[in-house]
Amino acid sequence: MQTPATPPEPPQGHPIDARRERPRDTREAILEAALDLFVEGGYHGTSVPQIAERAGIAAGTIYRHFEGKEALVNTLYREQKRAMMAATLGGLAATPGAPARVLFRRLWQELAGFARDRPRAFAFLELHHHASYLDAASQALEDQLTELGCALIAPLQAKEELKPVPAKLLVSLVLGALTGMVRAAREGHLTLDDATIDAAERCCWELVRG
Amino acid sequence: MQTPATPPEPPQGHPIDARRERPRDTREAILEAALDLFVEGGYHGTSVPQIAERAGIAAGTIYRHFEGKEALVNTLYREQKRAMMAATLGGLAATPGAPARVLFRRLWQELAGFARDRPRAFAFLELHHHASYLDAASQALEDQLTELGCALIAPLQAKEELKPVPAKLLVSLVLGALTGMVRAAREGHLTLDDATIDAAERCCWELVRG
Amino acid sequence: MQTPATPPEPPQGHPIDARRERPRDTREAILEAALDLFVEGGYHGTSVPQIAERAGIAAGTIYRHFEGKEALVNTLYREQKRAMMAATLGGLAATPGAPARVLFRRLWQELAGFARDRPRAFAFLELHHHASYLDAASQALEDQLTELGCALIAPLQAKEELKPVPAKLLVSLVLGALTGMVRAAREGHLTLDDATIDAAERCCWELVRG
Amino acid sequence: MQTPATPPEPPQGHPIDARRERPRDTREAILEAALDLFVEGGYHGTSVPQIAERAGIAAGTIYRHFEGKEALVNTLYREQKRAMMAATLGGLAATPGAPARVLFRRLWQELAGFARDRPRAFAFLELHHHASYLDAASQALEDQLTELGCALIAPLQAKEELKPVPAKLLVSLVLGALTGMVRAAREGHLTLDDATIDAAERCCWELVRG
DNA sequence: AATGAATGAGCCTTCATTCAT
DNA sequence: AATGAATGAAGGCTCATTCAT
Repeated sequence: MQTPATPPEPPQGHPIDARRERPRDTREAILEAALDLFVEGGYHGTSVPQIAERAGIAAGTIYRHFEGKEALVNTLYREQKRAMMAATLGGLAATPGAPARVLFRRLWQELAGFARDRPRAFAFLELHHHASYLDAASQALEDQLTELGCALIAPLQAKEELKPVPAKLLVSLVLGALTGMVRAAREGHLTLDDATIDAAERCCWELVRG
Repeated sequence: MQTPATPPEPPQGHPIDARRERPRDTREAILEAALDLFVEGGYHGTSVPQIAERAGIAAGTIYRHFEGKEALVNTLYREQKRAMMAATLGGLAATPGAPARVLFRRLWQELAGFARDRPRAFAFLELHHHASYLDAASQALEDQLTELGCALIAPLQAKEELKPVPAKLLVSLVLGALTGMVRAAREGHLTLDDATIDAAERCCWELVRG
Repeated sequence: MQTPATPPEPPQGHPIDARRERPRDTREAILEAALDLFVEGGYHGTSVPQIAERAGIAAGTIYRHFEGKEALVNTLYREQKRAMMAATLGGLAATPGAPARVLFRRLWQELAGFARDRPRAFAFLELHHHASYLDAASQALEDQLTELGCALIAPLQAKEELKPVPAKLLVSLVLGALTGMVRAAREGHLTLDDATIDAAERCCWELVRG
Repeated sequence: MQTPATPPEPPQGHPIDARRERPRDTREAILEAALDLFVEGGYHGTSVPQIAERAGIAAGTIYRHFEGKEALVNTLYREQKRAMMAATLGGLAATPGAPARVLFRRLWQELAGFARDRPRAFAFLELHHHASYLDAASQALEDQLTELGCALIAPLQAKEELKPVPAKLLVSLVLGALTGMVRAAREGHLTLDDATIDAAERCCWELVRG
């Protein structure tokens, strides 16, 4: 029933053509290693040499691909954030003008699917939310998901399909609930399977329904 | 309508007797400064000299009060976690055997009140959840809130006052929603006033009601 | 056969009269603790707080009795050096104009006795020989033993009772041999009993005899 | 008459091929500087930045070549100890089954020659004997010289070529005498020339001869 | 492009010393 | 005299970054 629109990590897809294979791989390996380590130890708790070691390259090499550590997190942040937004929007685009119930379900499924399939990406985005080392470009993406939610909600509230509370509050509650579920799964208290995701979705629908 | 059982930070309560005022104040100043800075920059992003400067003391002084930086975060974590638990339990103790609706409201109000009155404490606990530098004693406190929630839920589910989904899922969703609201307030998207807390509470009651 | 002119450590002898007991005891306790610790860890490897702790007093108290750490080592050095010189000279004074064989034996017994009875003092003096933190007054005492030896030797060489090699060489060899024996005992390779001291004395007599 | 089997310090021997010259030189420069400074100020009295400055490198660089300060002393200790043992054994290997007189002379000459040619190495080994920061591997080498001496002595005592006193005592006395001579030379009381070494050797032969 | 030795600023911590009590 | 909290200068070590190869 799930639509695993988001492929499991790492989606790097071995290039069939070996053209410029090394550079691409190196860059990817760095981002991959950084994702792991930033999730485990945070930005300040992860050193560039550590990233290099995990990526299987020399420390200096990182500076051929990124201007520095800060540029690296920002690149990672933007890539992952865009991936999450793409997954979400992909789900929505398929159903313009659908009723709230359907829209909500779709959104929930997409986001939960993303969290299940790319848990490190989800954790990374959550952990680095509003961090001081994110630059302007990254910050511009920060609340995009909330804003998307708000934009979707307004017309549905007008139609009384959703509760008449401030849109931002509704979105915060729902995204917060989703995050709570994912975190519980990450810590081993839940399994993020279809049954759980579905049950959670039904609960949260009650939260928002008009 | 709110019961601000939790006093605004810092609740240090000037000692009536000025005897040995310095040591207590110094320790408190360190914890205070550390709370601020750990919330702003995280554990690894905050240096001991920074904490000392903010506390208005010399760097070496911190080591007269704490064994090291790690002992400092752990002390802070435990103190704040206990304060939050105390606030929560205090609210519950007043109403043994109350119906789910009342219990839920109480719990929500207490937690939201704590988050509103001591935003840094709430943010600190959220940020340092399951961090690698927390020791065994701190980790023992980590999921106490979730466990408390689960313990409360089971009997109420049996009475069909709450939805028949796994207790841990229900708790994760609700605590997640609360956290989402608080975070949105922290980022300026909402104001954490009584009206907002109340509206959110009514929404989330729908989430859990049977 | 041994003349234990030097009492075993610590010779502090609980004073029967309690007159000014504390100050004297405190000073003595500091010197005692410092002797232990300097032998174990060296000057730079021993901290003032460590000394205070071992002496059972507060760190600040040390500065009421000594100007600083350096003054403390120097005081200790001079006291112990004088004690060793006193023991040595005491032995010699009893026999003016004795034959070389007797003189040598006396000297050896006294020094070995001192090393056996006050091993920490001997080790301390050996370890801190010509150290950079010893001041002029201490350095003035440094080679006093060697000089004493040289002064004794010259007339005996003239009488052909001792080997006609440079006095300083002879003294260095003998004192070095003694030190070698004591060190071996300290490390558990020997026992510094009368038999060993005696046997060593006879060997070293051959070294010096004319 | 002396066999300067041990080359004067530093024996690093400019590499004929300049390939990768830097790393080797850096490591050597660190060891060289550390040898100097440890002899002058002891282990705890010498700081890593001091070593770096004397070696003409940045402080951080030391950690690319050694795990830490302790690893550095241990490496130094082992290298120098092995060098001394090699010099000693080299002298002995040339004369299997020689009479005691010859063996003794050879041993003495080799050790005195080492002390004369590499005074800092000799002083370093003497100063760091049985220090608490030496690890198990270093400690295993500590008493090797004494043990070698004991092994040589036993058969010669059986043939009554040496005095019938405990082997360890005899060795301690002789090595101690040698050390005494070297120390006197270091302090300017003697010159460590062939005449002095020879005279001392003849004296000490009397000490050991049967 | 990649390497990895080198750098030097900065981090956590300890220490000798001072001083109000 | 004694205390012990406070200080701030180092100390050992790590890290982001550079650059010659």
